[in-house]
Amino acid sequence: MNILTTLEELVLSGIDTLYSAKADVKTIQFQKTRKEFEGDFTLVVFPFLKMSKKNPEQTAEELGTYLLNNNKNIVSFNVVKGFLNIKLSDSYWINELKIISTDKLFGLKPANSSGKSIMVEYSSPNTNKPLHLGHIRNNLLGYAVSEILKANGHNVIKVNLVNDRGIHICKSMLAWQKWGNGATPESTGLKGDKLVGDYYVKFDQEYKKQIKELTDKGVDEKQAKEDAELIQEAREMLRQWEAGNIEVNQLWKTMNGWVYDGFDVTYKVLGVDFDKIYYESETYKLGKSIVLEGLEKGILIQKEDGSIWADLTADGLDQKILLRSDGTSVYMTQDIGTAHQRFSEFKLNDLVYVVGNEQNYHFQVLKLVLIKLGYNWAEHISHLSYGMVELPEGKMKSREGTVVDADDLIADMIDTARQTSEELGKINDFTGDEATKLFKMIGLGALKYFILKVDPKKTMLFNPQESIDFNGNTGPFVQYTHARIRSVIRKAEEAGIEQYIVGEENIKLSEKEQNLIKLVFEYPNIIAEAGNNFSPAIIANYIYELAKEYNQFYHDHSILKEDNIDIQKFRLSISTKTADIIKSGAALLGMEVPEKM
RNA sequence: GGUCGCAUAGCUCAGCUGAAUAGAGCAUCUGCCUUCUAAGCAGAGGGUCACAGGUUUGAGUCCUGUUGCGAUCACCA
Repeated sequence: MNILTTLEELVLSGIDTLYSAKADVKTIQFQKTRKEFEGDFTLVVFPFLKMSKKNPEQTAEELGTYLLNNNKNIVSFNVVKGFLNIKLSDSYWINELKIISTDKLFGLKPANSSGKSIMVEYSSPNTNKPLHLGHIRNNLLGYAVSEILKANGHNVIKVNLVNDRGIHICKSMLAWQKWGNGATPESTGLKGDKLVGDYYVKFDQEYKKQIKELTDKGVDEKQAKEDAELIQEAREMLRQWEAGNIEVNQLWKTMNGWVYDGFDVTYKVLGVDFDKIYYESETYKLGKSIVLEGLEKGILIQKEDGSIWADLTADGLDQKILLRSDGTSVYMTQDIGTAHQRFSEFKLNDLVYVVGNEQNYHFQVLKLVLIKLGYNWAEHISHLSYGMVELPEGKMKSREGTVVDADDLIADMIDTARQTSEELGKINDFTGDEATKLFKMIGLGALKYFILKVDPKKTMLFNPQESIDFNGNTGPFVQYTHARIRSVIRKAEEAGIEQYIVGEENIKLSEKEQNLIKLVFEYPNIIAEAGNNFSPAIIANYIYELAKEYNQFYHDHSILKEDNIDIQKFRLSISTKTADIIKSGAALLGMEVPEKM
């Protein structure tokens, strides 16, 4: 049984014995003992004063004595004001370490052990332009959250809903037709998504010119935006697409194909993947029948022009259109349909949408409408709403050319990793392939950690001028610590030193050793907490703390040169475990860690 | 205007269900490589936790209000 559970039960029985009172488990608060005091766990005794009818110190003293007498793992306690600090024996911790020492999956729940299936939708790009830094945050979050949910024993289905249809892609298509001269990724050497994105920009430039021509003639701006020939043509193209025009469809397929080839490259470098890819062109008509059914049941309302709405004013929201007067769908309609389809097709317990916080309202409405329509599963929809990535001058604007391109950023990171590694002379004995692999690992590690260490829901700032750090609270720091440990372990193996185990229960642990071993045992809780909160940041901050703690231990103690063989084996063992956890935690963030760096 | 979110060191960020003197990193300054990887370790300075009330034995954390910033409220997605 978990030591904290044991202690909790002991506190309950202690209160019963000492004060003839029944305490609620929820009032028992064990927390980590602060560094400045001696102890492993601290019980806050204030909640029990009413039962003991004594002052905090006395109550803590009595409870401490009770605990000490009733659990052999407790070696001592001390009382500071209303805080009871409890210290467990070194041998307890060492024994615990032994138990997990050969368990490579320590902290992770067995695959599918929870019996729950959770679908995570993420990425969901538009196909008219390349991915940028904002998409990177989405992709890294979606992937990491999926991995964390798996580590919590859930069956996870990662899906991507590609927005492959609509006016935006028609703009690129039209511009390509007009000004492309048959350009292809092959003929230009451009990545497919970049090529298509260039024509999207071209469209916007030409469109603006037309608007200006009109406004110069005295047309007001709003009207000019409507009247401009290009936008008319783009809309006509969308109509033809919907009508199934063969030529338009052919072009659409071709250009989307280029984009997918480009995306695949970016996804592969980022290391994200999907179990299923949905395309809006195949799902955009879903949901219509559900809406009509809702109308029949009187849950939804129809206006005079025939449009169908959900009236959410009673819930403090507005009215929301679900079917236009011409009977066509809006985005919300599709989401209603796809959610329904997914829950029935995959027997989902939960459905998580990784989508930016600009769509908070959308998901609030989606859930509410589904609940009103009577779907019980709607309660199990959640929106992992993440904050925007901003630049020092504010939001990224594609029109102002301030977007940070995903591929460029990744390439920069890898290049910085190369430069830094060369300067530090770290790769002198690496083969070319090994070095290339390492640069990629470090560059991406820096980027991923930088993004994921921030609480998802918060807006984060990225300053392109100050490239992402490689020192301090960073991915490379964590990677370095892993490499450092592995290096010691390799040397131990070469020297034929046994890692495990027997006999070292009686050694005395130093403060650094105690701190490290305690931190190691927090890993399972960290995974659970990260899963409950959909927060990779919790994992990131933990593995940083662990790496930092290890480096202190490493600095103060020698391992291979330690004379006492029991101490040496213990240190080797705790080192191995630390490396395992760093590797495991990093993997949950989609980060790889090197054996050498 | 309505709704929602955010505000912690010069900068970037931690701070889980309230609890001890609010923590890291970067930047600045100072030490530590003939010793298992110095992408490391140690130390110094740096805070009215936006502001004002309230609840509580106890508030950065909960409630109310104010200010500032952001998002959103389309027959857009």
